[in-house]
Order: sequence, then structure tokens, then C-alpha cells
Amino acid sequence: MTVDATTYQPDVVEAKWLARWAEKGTNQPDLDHPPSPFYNLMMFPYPSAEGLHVGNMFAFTGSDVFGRFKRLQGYDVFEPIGFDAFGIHSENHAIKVGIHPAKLIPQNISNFRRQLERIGGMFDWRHEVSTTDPDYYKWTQWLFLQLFKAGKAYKKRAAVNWCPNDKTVLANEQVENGRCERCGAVVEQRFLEQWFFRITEYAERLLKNLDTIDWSETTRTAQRNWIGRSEGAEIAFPVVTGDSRPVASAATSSPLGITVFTTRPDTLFGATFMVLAPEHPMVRHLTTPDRKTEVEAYVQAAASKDLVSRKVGEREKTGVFLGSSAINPATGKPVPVWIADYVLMEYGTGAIMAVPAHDERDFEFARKYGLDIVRVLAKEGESAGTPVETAEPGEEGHKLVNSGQFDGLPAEQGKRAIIDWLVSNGKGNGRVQYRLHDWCISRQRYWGPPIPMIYCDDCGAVPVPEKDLPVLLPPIEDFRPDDSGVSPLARHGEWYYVACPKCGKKGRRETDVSDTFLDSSWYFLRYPSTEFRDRPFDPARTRTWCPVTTYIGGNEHAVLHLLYSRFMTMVLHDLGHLQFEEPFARFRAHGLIVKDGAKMSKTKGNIVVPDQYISQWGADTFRMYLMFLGPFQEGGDFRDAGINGPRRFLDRVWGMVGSAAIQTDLPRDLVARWHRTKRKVTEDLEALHYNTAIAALMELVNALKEADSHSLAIIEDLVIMLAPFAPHFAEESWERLGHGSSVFDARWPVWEDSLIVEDEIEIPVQVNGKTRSKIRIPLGAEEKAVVAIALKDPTTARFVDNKPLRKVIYVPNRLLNLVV
RNA sequence: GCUCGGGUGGCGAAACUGGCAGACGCAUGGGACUUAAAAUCCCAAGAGGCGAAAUCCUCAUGUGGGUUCGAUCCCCACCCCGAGCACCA
Repeated sequence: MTVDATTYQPDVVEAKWLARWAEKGTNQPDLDHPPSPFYNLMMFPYPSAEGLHVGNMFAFTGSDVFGRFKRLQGYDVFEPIGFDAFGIHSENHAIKVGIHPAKLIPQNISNFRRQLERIGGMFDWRHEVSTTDPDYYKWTQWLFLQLFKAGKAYKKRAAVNWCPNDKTVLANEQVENGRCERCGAVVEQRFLEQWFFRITEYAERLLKNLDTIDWSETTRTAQRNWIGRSEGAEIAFPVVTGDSRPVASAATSSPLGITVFTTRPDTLFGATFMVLAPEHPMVRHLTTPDRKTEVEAYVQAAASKDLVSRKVGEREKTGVFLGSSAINPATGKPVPVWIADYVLMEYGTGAIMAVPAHDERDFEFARKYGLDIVRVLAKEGESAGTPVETAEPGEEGHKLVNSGQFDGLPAEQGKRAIIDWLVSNGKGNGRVQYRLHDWCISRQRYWGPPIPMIYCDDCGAVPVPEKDLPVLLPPIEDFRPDDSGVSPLARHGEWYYVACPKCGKKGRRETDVSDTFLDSSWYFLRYPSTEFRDRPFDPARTRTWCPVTTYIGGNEHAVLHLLYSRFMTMVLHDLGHLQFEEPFARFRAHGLIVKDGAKMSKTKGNIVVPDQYISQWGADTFRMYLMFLGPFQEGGDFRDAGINGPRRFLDRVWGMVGSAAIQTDLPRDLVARWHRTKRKVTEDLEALHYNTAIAALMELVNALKEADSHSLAIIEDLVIMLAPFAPHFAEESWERLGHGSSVFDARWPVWEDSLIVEDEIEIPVQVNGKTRSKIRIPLGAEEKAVVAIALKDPTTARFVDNKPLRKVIYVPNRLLNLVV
């Protein structure tokens, strides 16, 4: 292919270098013996039918820029790519267009592959991964078996979120405001047998390790909130029946005591009633005969309510008195026991001590049902007798009142003192509670890896032997889910019935498939080891390349994918498969490209396809445009206005490359600019500040023009620094500059600090804090000398007006402020 | 309601986390080249004011206060936008 040197023709240049890279294996590092490995990872995409939109391109380009930068710094960069192709998304789309996902997905993938190649990604295609490939999901199933054997996977009948439209169970994380994250249908409560992973066992570690990893702060905060650690106490309330006979001792373990969790043990004396979740097992024991009808009706109503009205709907508190009472262990007084649906069975113990004076919800409830309200905290100016007008949750500056021997203690101290008292009297314990729930991985769908379990009437749940993996997803035509709560796979007897691996009798396969997030919780371990068919990840390869050096992705996965990956890595570490327990050493969340202020989505019809821009302007221009449009970690609104800016810039550089020549007598300030640019671009790329790095390169080009310089040395550096952004362009320019090898084998420019500083600098002079003039001073001049120079300056002198200097502020080499 | 971001020219944005606000780019206006247009190149430009002139003046970083010689940056109160969580005891 010949390239016309007089004009920059992106299409010709880009085609030439795509071919050259493929031919020479430029993007394929030596995976076995890399001197300095760098695993540069981007979250793999889900191959939708629409292809990659400009938002995706923005993210992929940003990650690729970083990988190319590291490559130029001399690292052996491994930048793999793959496809997260299982899951409800794909399946629903397949159902809609009436084509089997097994046929549809490969089409989508090849479209994605075309787009990702065209944008110039430095991908090592030898290591492409698709989660739908039996060679891949064999190991996803293997992973399940490891967790099962280690007791980290268990089955339980549980209330689950059921999406009536997608006809499947959703994880808590996939429910948004009581609606299905994918289709928006109102989620219902159902009881089904589900497989869970014990992620809650890892809550403390998942939380603690957050302090040790180099991640975007926003992502870490999101995970912290999601894990939701609360410190408090567990307190036992002995129970009294309807006729006031005590039926249980104060012991926490008493079957007829009610144990509550509270973060505010300091308010124990103010607990004037108790509330249980309607599903609480104690409800039937505590319901007196006269209350039975009413209580049962309430329990019934709560159970049939969908999650929307239970959690999000009108928040008017409702509840029913059970007829029984419990004893407040601090006051010794009986307190009535109620049920109400604002208390949730999933959190804490499913029961609370209600302190209406200091909790908004309890206050509202007490007001409505005429229950006692006792103040136990008072701030400055309040006393034990001050009436409670609204709930006052405050702790700071509050002291305990109406609290017996604890009166007068500040709230924080009172909290500790009461816990100590509870512990020494066997009435309670300090306790930490998490919001995090175990991970439900069962999905009653078709398009996923079958969970590798077999049920036998004699042996129970038996894992599929590892040698029989993968359990292939059968290519059935009738894959639509139905309302039965059972996966479509159950309808296919030839697959469903199978010999029990233990006893050989007729058994039945587990018909649920696993959650897509299980697929993606370990894919980064697979990339370096794709050619090994007999192991999920090769120990030597994994040691060389993992954990991932830099991971870039969207913050929409801040809690789901990123938390599950961390969990999976910890489990594999504990089982002896991995040496590290955190999968991603450095994570940076990229910003979102929105269109007209809204996230791009098919439903909104605001998806911008990049293909047209790439064919019109070239991939390099488009890459630069995306990276220049705003801060990478913040994103921005997509407008095509301004795309000609980067193109003009490349045209200009194209011309400069053609006229580059050795130049020995470079002006001092141009040299300074050159070195300053090298420093700035290096530092900006390291920090993912791509927009300002590009601006710095533009300034360098402007400076060259200003000085009418065609310095070969500077232009060579310019081309190298441009290479992460405009790789094809840089390759061609490098060749035109007479180099025989790839620009990515060139050395990243180094700067000299001594050449950046100039001997004479200009600083602003302020009089009374207002900038009035500018003076030139020798670098590092003393304050006295600088003041003398300033006073000689006519403008400054005019403002000083011969008044005595009251104060002089001199920030060396930066600014002088004279106060008169 | 709670937790994170964010609010700067006509537009996208910069600004060592206290030191010349608006770099870089888009769009715009004027000029050169051209038969003409496009492209390219040069010049101008935050708003307003006084002027013949600018090395002049005033006002400007969502609003109102505060700290400081000096605030886009720190503190207090508030308004708006975006994201996440949401009856979590």
C-alpha cells in the first residue's frame, strides 16, 4: 500500500498499519517471559445487537491510550479483550427478533470485533474470550464446584425477587426501586429454592481491603455503602404472654425471648415497645387468641405485597398489636409487642426495640397508635421532662436522661456503658451487622451455564464430577422462559434425566443456569491462559500477569461485578489457587458519555454509532476527539461539533513531519517548552488526564510554528507522545521520519528539569491584593531585590504612590504582593 | 431523606488543592490567497466602561456571608444539575 506523503489520508494510513500490526504480531507480548509485564484491562463488553456506541468507544479508547503509553514506557503490555455474551440481555433480544441466541451472539461478536479493530485497539486477539464458549464456561462450572465443595455455596428456599416479565429471579443488586433493572417491570416476592454464595462471610475482609487497593475513591465509597457495616448491640427482651406470665428468662439464647439488633444501645431506656417483621418466627407464639384474626390478616397482606409497595410505596406506617408483651431489660417494665412491615426480616434479627423519642419511624408509629414516648437523650437546654415534639436522633452533645444509673453520661459514653452492662448481666452483646446479603446465583433461564448439580432421590444434591464438565447447554429451540419458576431446560427430558454420579440411579439435573456475574467474576484470570484446555488458569501465567495492573471500567459496576470479582478472588486465594486476594491492583472508573444530558440507550433512541465518524474522519482523529472532549474520568455530552479541531491538528503535524530537519541552534524558550511538554504529557497520561495532555501537545505544535522551527528531535518526540492517541498516524509518521521499526518500540521521551526552568521569569505584582503589573526577575531572586525591581516599575509605582509599605508578601518565583 | 460527584465565556473546557481566572480547542468576526467557494494562513475576542491610544478602569468562577495580603480552591448557610442508596433499626 502506498501512502501519499503530501496529504494526510487516514483511511489509507489506517488500513496499512492494521495490516502491518497483524502481520508482525505487534500487539502480542511474550506471555511466558516478559521482562516487565503490565496487564492493562478494560471491562469486557456485552455484545449487543446495536454494536459499540460512542460511549463504549470513549471508554475503550481511554483504556487503550493507557496501555499504549505503558508500552512506550517499555512495559510488556498485555491488553486482552473478550465478550460477556451470556445473560438475560442477549436472551431477551434473541426472543424478540426470533433468532436463537447461539446464532445471534456470534454475529454480534463479529461486529464488535470489527469495530474494536477499526478503532485501533492494541488487543491481543490470540487471547480473546467468550463466556459462552464451552471451553470457558466449563471453568465457570468448575468454579461453582469448588465453592460447593468448600461449603461456600448452599441451597435454600428463600424469598427472592421475581421479575414477572423476564420470568427470572433477580439478585438484590439487580432490583432498582422495586423494579427490574433490565425491563422495568415491578418485581414480586416469590419463594424458590436457590443457590447462594456465602459472600457475607467475606464482608469484613471485602471492607477492610478497600483501604489497601488503589481504586477510584467513588468506587470504594460505593462498595463501603453497599457492604453497609453498622456497629451496635444485640439485646434480648424476655417475653411475657398475654396474661403477663413470663415464659422466658433473660438469656439471649432463650427460644421465647426476642433478640433485637440496634445501633443505638444508648437509647435502651427509651424502648417503649417492640416491632417484629411480619415474617418473624415468633409471631405465632406471641399472638394471643383474641388478636389472631387481625394478626393473620396483616401477615397475609404483607406477604402478598410486592416489593414496591412494601419498600417504596406510601410510607404510612401500619402494624398490629400481638397481644403479648416483652420486658425491657433495662427498665424492667413490660413493653407491648407489635408487628409492622417497616421492619424487614432480612436485616438484623428481624425485630427491633422501638425508641419513639429518638427514631423517626418509631415516632411516627407511636403517634399513630398512641404508644408511650419517653425521652432518654437531652441536649443543652433540655431536661428529662422536656416534651418530645419530633424524633431527635442526635448523639453529639446529647446526654442520657431517664436512664437510671446512666443518667448524665454523654450519648457516646452511655452507649459503651450500656453495652458493658448488658454483657455483664447476660442480657446482650456488642455486634456488627452488615447490609450485604449472600449472592443468589440461580437464574430460571436458558442462556447461561447450567449449574453442575444432579439431584438423586437417595443421595440428594450431588455435584457433577469435574471430569464430566462442561455440562453443555443443550441446543434447544424452545428456550423461552415461562411462569412456572422452573428453567426451560426442565422441559427437555433427554437432558434433564441423568444417572446419579454417586449411585447410578436415575437422577435429575439442576435446571437453573448461573448468573452472568459469575461468568464475569473470573474472566481476567482466563485471558493469559486461554490456550490451556486442561486448567482454568495456568499457575505460572497467573503469577506472571495477575493481579491486573490497571483496570478501567464504568462505575455502573462499582458494586456488582467489582465486588463479586473480589469475592471470587478471595475464595480462590483461600482455596490455594491464587497467591493474591485482590484481583485489580489499580482501578479507575471512566466517565459516561451522555447524549443531550441522558445516558445513551436504545429505549431513549439516542445512541450515537461511531462508525460514520470513523469512516469520515479516521480512527485516529476520532480517538483524539473523544479523549479531548473532556476529562476521561468525568465523561461529557457528545456533540460532533469540534471534531475538525483534532483533525486540523493532525494535518498540521503531518506537514511538519514532512519538513522535519536537524536543527542545532534551538531557541532557549522553545527547548524549555519542549521539555515542559514531555513532563506534562507523561504526568497527565499517568493520571488519565488525556484532555490536558492533548492540549499540551497542541501548545508544543503552536510553539514550533511560532519559532518557525522544524526540529527533527522535537518532532520525533511529538510523534511518540502522539502515538497513544493516534497510533496509526504515529506509525506512519515514524516511518516517514526514516525509522524502520514500529514507533511502539521507540523510547518514551525523557525530560530534563534543568532545561525547563528559564533564568528570567515574569511574575505578577499585586498592590493590596490586586494584580497591577508584571515584572521580570532573575530566577530565585531574593525578596529585597524583587521589591526593588517592582518599585522601579512605573505602573507599580503609580499604585504604591509613595506610601510606606505596610506588608510585603513574596511567594518565591510566583508573585509579589505589596500592601500599602 | 442519606452518601458521593459537579455548577467557570456563545460552546467543550484549563488553572501547582490559596497566588496573573479562562490554557487548549470549537463556533464567531475581520483580513490574505482565490474568478468564486472550500481548504489553508494571519489577526481579534470574558462582559462592560473611559478613551486617539493601552502597559487604563470596573465587574466577573451558581447565590449570600466569613477567613486571608490574596479565594474557582478553605469555612458556614442556601439554590440547581448528575449518579448511587433508600423504612438497614
